[in-house]
Amino acid sequence: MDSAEFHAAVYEMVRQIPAQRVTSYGHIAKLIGMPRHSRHVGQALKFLSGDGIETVPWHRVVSASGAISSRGPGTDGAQRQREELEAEGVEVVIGRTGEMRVDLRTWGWFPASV
DNA sequence: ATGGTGACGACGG
DNA sequence: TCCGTCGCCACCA
Repeated sequence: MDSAEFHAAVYEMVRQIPAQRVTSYGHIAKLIGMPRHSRHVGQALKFLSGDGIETVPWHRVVSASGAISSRGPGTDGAQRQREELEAEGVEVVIGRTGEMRVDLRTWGWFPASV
C-alpha cells in the first residue's frame, strides 16, 4: 500500500463517521488495518483540498483524548474545526489553557469495524 | 545515510 | 486526571 492508497483508505473511512459523532486518528488507523499509523492519518487529512475538503468530514476526527489538535501556534485550523463541529451540534468545551476538547463518552464513535 | 519532525498513542508516576 | 517519556513511521533537508 503506497501513500496514495493510504490517503484514499483514510478518506473513505472518515466518510463513514456519522454526523454529530467524532472518532480518533488512531481509531481510523485501526479500521483501515494500519494500527500504528495514527500520525499518518493526521497527515492525510492535512493534505485534503478541493473536492475532498467538501466530501470528507475531517472535522469529526480528534485525538484519542478528545482534544482538537492545535496545528501549532498562530494557525486557525483548530478553531475552524471547532466551528464545524458546533455547526452540526457537537459540543466543544474550552479548558483553562484554552485547549478545545470533545467529550468522547458523549460524542465518541468507536466501532470495532465498519 | 542521518537526524528532525509531526492534525498520534500507550503507559507509568 | 494530568504530565513526561517513549515508541511509532513516512518524509524531508
